[in-house]
Amino acid sequence: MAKELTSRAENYSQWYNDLVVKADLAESSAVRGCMVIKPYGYAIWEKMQHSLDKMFKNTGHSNAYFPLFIPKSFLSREAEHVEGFAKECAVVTHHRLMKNPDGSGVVVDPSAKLEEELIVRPTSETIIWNTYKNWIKSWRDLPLLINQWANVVRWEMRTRLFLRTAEFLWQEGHTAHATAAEAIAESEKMVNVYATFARDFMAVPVVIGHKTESERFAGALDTLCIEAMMQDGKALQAGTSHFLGQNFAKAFDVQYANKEGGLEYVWATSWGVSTRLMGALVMAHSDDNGLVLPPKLAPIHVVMVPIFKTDEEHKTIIAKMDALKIEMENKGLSVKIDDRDNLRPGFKFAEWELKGVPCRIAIGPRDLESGMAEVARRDTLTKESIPQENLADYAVTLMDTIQKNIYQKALDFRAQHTIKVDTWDEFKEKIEQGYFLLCHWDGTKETEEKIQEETNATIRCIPIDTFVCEESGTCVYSGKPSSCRVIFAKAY
RNA sequence: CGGGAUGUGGCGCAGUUGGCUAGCGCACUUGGUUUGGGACCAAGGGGUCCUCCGUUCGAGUCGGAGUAUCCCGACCA
Repeated sequence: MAKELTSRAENYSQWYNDLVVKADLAESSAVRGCMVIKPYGYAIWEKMQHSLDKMFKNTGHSNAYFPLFIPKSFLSREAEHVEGFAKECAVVTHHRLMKNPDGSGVVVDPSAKLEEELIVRPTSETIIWNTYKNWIKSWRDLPLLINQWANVVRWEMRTRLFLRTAEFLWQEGHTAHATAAEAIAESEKMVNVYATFARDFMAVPVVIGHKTESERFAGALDTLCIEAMMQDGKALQAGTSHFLGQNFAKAFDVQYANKEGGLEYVWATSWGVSTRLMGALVMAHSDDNGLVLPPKLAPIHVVMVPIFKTDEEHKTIIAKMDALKIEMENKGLSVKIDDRDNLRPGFKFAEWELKGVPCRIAIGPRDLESGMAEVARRDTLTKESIPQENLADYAVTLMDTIQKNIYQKALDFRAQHTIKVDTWDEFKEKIEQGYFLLCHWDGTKETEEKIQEETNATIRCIPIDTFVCEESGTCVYSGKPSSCRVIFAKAY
């Protein structure tokens, strides 16, 4: 089954879609561009949510919830913002259906037309800032640090499971601050939270950087992002953190009384990551046998497969596994015993590999004799014989080893696929092979557009810490002077 | 929204120049034998062939329109 993944897939995109479906993460729904997240996939998302949520709380944020519907007039208050989202909004125009007069099904009741149309939120800045207006009066109310877990709708032209669906799940943080410096610090803090999460939980190395003006969030003064490299060398924007200046405060008239008694507009940030992270997880680590999950996000850490011929053997092995399971669970592992009696061991091995379970333990008659167990690692596909009494401790350490190993693998891969390029010919050649290209850029929109037209590559970001980029040189396209390298890549 | 491909049991597919009761593999059900890397035998169940219109004695097959999905662009978290 797993082997079909690559043989039938003509390219990486199809391989990805196949993998998502076969590994039981998600599937297309009856609604165009939407997806059904299946229980196994959702379990991974929940793990992401819990880890992120903890990080948000640790940085002083609280959760709240705001409405799904946004009055059309709200969206138009901030000019750039509405322009950025206008083309992809779902609009509610009526609130009632009625029986079709001709007797066939139902139709929209024309008398139930809404006075003002409602927009299904593509992001919540407007409705949140309309609320903040009432929450913020004094400098004592600041900073206001709120996060919301929600679904949003963006009517995209083209969709792909997890990467770009019409409806997706995400979190969006919206904060208000007394000064620009505080807001900028907040947006930097949160992009670092995302980078830490990607590194420590997803085992995906990311580049932190600034977006160029043309890639900036609609309504932001600055957009920080994390960019991850997938196994085909393409980039995936995995999270963003925006410094919104006073744009929304002015549009929604959010002012506070400062210590001196004067009125000032507040400074804003917003930041978010979405179920797209699931896509990043799949594309960063998976191989032809299926998913490879980092232990920190795996719903199941250890799966145990019994091998037996007789009822008696079965009973003994399951008893042994039950005891092991309890021992491992006490050490914080999530353990599953696959006791299905209609499937052979080989089938189960393949199936759990497809689902990316980090560690598999098989115990059979041979092991009963010897007191050992066969332990297989998902990341390296290697097997080892381990004494049963050491299994629990071994599994605990193994989780750590695997987590580190797949991160290192991804990091090495990125290092091998990131190069400095200084000539246009080399740029055109390497960009087709799937690389992050560190290049000089003259800083103009025109050059950025021309390069995209000719090669389909975009500036993913102006990197901050990851690479040493501050050096003088000349633009790879125009030859004009430049003081810093940026990352060019093809992106999802 | 442009370009391309594809719609046939749950999944993956075949179906010839239009022809007779629409097939195959997987999955499913029952019984048996199996079980250390995707088992085997036997017997079963399951189809408005995407929709509508047309051509024809006869349409899964030909024509038209619609629709959905996927891929490639443009757009995007």
